[in-house]
Amino acid sequence: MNTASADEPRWLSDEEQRTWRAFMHATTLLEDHLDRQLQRDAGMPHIYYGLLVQLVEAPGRRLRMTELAMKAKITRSRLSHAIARLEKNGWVRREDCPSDKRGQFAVLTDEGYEVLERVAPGHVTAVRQALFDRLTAEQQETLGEAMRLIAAGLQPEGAGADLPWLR
Amino acid sequence: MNTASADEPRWLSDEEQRTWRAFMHATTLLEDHLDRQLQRDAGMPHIYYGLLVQLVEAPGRRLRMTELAMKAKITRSRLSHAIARLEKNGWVRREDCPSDKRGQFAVLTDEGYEVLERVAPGHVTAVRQALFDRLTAEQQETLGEAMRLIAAGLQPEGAGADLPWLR
DNA sequence: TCCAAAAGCTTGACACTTCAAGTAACCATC
DNA sequence: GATGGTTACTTGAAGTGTCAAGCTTTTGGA
Repeated sequence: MNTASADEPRWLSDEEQRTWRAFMHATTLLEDHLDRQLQRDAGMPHIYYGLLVQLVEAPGRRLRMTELAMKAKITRSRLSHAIARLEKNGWVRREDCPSDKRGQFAVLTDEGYEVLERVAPGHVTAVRQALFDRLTAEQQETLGEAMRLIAAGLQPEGAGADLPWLR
Repeated sequence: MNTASADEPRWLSDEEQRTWRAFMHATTLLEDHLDRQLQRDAGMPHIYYGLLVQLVEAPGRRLRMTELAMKAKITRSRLSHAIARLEKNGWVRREDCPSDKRGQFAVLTDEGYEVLERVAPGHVTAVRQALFDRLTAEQQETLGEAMRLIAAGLQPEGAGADLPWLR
């Protein structure tokens, strides 16, 4: 680490300021935009949609709660509440894990699958219009790399390195 | 889940998928990280901190509600609730606008200024560690440009082009 | 075998956001 | 000098997120 945070922090340069503000603006505007789009078309926020996507891609369309929480980058607590809501909608159902009685699977229902099928095209379009259509291939490449670096730095140490039931 | 749907949308390529997921992961992890950091050190979420920053930079440390909402990229409603909370903390106070009786100013109090002074160093450090320290100058440059393009595309049409009381 | 510690998940209370609806003041026009 | 439309902001309820505490089951030794 550098000098100190309590002493004399390295403030952001003007250029860094501009970058940071653009980052904040773009991400909040985009998240808001996608939230509204999905709330309107699917009746759920963006993050809930992400949960369904994770499930549809998983073998058997099911995932252990902890694993789903990790893939979606949210806490277990938040996931519990979210799955409770999605269950109420009939889009996900819980199943007990036979090999570990503490464990729960979140399973995508047929109804949930249909919602996804119906809503996915509009969502991709929204993402394209907001992001990919506005950037060159090079910019996309660099953006992806930058985001991977940032995410890697924030990921809790050996996150997910060893889920016992994945061995 | 490929063919189906009304129009046959252009699905994301594998590379685009990777970029998009990295984007989502990085932004949610970062927002969570900063929220926790500020909640711990300042007792407020990141967005509230952003409001105080906007105020401290404004002439007279005050801003009309609508203008503040625009700068912070949030709805007026959200701002109303947020300012109510910050007012309860004694960090912001409301003032009537003399020239327009519907108008309200949000004003940063001395106490609010002190919070900012106390908390800013740690926040800059957090941003540096999470973002700037991990990217080359070129990556930062491209990231900033990309974010500016995305934000511009999502900005409501002539947003803020003409606030009467700014003329 | 037994038990303390950890893992997996849930719960409830409180904080924050959203949405729709509401109030009050301004303004342009007749 | 009314009046219809717009602007500025607030409110309340319902939805979602966070945090700390809880329960049950599993694990790793003693």
